Amino acid sequence: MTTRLVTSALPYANGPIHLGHMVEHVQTDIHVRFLRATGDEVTWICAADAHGTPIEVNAGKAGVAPADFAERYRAEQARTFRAFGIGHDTYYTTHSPENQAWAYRVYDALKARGLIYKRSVEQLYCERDARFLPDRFVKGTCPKCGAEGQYGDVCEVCGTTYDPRELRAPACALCGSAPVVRTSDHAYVDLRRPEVSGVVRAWVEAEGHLEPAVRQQVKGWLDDLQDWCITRDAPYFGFPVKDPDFPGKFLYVWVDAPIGYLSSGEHHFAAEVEPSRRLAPADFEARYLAPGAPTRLEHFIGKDILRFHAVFWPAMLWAAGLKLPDRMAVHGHLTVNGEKMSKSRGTFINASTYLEAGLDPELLRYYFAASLGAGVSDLDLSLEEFRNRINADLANNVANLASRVAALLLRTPGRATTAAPDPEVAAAIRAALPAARAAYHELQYREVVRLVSQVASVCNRRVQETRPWEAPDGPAARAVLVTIGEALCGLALMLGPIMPVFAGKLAAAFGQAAPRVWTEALDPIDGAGVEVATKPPQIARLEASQVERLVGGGGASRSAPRASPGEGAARATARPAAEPVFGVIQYEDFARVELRVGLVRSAEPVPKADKLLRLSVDVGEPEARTIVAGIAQAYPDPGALVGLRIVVVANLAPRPLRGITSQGMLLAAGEPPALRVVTVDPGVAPGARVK
RNA sequence: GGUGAGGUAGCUCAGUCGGCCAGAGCGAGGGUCUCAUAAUCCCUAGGUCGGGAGUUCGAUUCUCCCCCUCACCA
Repeated sequence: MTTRLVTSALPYANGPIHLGHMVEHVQTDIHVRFLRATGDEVTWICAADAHGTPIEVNAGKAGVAPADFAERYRAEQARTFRAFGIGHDTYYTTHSPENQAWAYRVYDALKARGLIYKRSVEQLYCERDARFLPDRFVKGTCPKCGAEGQYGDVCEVCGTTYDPRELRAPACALCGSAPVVRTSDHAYVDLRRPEVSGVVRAWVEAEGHLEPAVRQQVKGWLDDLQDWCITRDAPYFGFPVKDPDFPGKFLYVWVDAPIGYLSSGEHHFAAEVEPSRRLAPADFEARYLAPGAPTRLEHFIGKDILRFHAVFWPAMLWAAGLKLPDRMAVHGHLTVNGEKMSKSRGTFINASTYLEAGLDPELLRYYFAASLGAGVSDLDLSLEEFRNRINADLANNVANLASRVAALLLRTPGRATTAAPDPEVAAAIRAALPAARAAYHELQYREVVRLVSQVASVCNRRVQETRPWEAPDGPAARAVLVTIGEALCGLALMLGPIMPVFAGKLAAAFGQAAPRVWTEALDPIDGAGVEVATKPPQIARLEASQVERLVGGGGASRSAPRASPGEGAARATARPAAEPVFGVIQYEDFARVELRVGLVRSAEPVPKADKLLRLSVDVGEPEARTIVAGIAQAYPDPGALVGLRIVVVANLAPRPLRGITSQGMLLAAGEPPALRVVTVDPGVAPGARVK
């Protein structure tokens, strides 16, 4: 049993969670769930990154205090994560008294070691806004190619990077006035001092901390270390520097953001866990953070913030007298259909959009897992690939296997056992479990998913070869079915970290109610047999139209290009989203939906579908429309619907359901079975437009 | 421009410390069973392993040069 403190990068409290964030948190969540399944004691720390210029500026625009602005997004982010089954143990904030104390402690430690020095810096300053302008708050003409409207750090047209002072015709992005150059004294950390660089280099080069490819990258940086500026000028949302050498300065957000890992952990153990497990800050530090503490510290981050975590962070920890991380897992970025997520292309997908599309979060978790290896390569969400994987791997292979085996086992009720397990199935699952364990430890989720498919394929093949449906009660059939049932419980164990809900139901369906501890010695074919307790969980095949709802939205996505500039290199721990107000649509978006009153002429169940009703609805057209709706459970007597005036989405693309083409959709409220269709007053004629 | 990582079947990837016919899954084409969500199972597709040169008996795997992609940096 190993005790671990695991972290994910802190999302910037400047916008909602998008699918890019989700990759990292799914990756971490799987890691944590797997380790817990094997018996480890894991605490997963996360928080919202609340400081920095963008939040300060955007809060000002919104007319609220920065802390309130950040808190609003923090709460929303936490809700979103929960909806995806992301189980952080805490989702605190960097704008906390604990974090302030920790930040000062780290600053003081750096100071005490003589690592902080003063340097005068020239920067652009806006006299109207009375502030220094971070790179992303300056716009001007690229000095190289002449492109206009470029930010102060990089030209997006020709790719040149430069100093904001080189920009031609610079203008403040906030007020448009021309900035001036001013100097200001800032605190720098001397990273080139051998005692610091030596510690960092040793940490980087040690085995196990970084992937080899990542290590190479970081070693390149170490050969040319730049000192690090850790202060910012007012106005700023952050912790004021107490050092009299730097009056009026604030700590740069990137100083206190990773420190948020420590302070959020401290807060968690001091205030959030059950009383018997509470730890005073000193005990938390001794148990988890002190050098030699019997705990592993593991960070999950995106490759964009590697420098902060692999160079600056170890230096900070070392200076503060704390242990250095035991592992830094670095993942790539998410692309959508092969391209960077882009708002203008409609491929920027917020997590809430995924939920609103009616897609099961576990499907996305599975897809991410199927795409994730240990390396930093980018991960593409191809909508077609997503649909293929779900349909082929989950619906057709695994879920259908469970379904067919359960159906055959149910021919004879009660617990089924066999004295002669099918050797091929037994060998497959017995080999797969330890291989999956190893793959999980190496963060090779791709491999885990591959192993699951492989075992399920062997099972399906054995069913095909042994034809148990011909004599389902015979010993030969039982042997195959029972072995596969046990193998499915093993697969549930393998899939558990990735799809906890599905896996739980799968194991339960075959009679394994309590989750097993995934020990090395665990034998899935242990002769305990299986008992089909419930119908195995189903995975509905995805239609193209369902996944396409993720992108493009309802067209008209030509909103203002950017509501708020980011802070250049000051970007927060995880890439900030900077979505203005999600979920708000324009009138044109609404107007695209044609709602009409429909009179229900007839209603009848759809054969072999326990959720569907087939309605014939008069919407004022020459012929009544056929509409298939998933409301059967709410209306056991379909006849009750006849004569009702309901609301129909009249311009929805027709879609086949169970072989019947549904020519529209009806509106209903609530969740089945307490669901009711939306009706209107009998005084309104069929076909009337609902506006 | 510098540094780092990559470029293997339509797609996503595995692999070779140099050597029997370079693999898997998905997709595609053909066939099949009927227990199961028109799911399963079987067969097939043949990719100059980015381009060129070199080392070698032999390179996709080693060396050099070039091209392209991505990231970070100046």
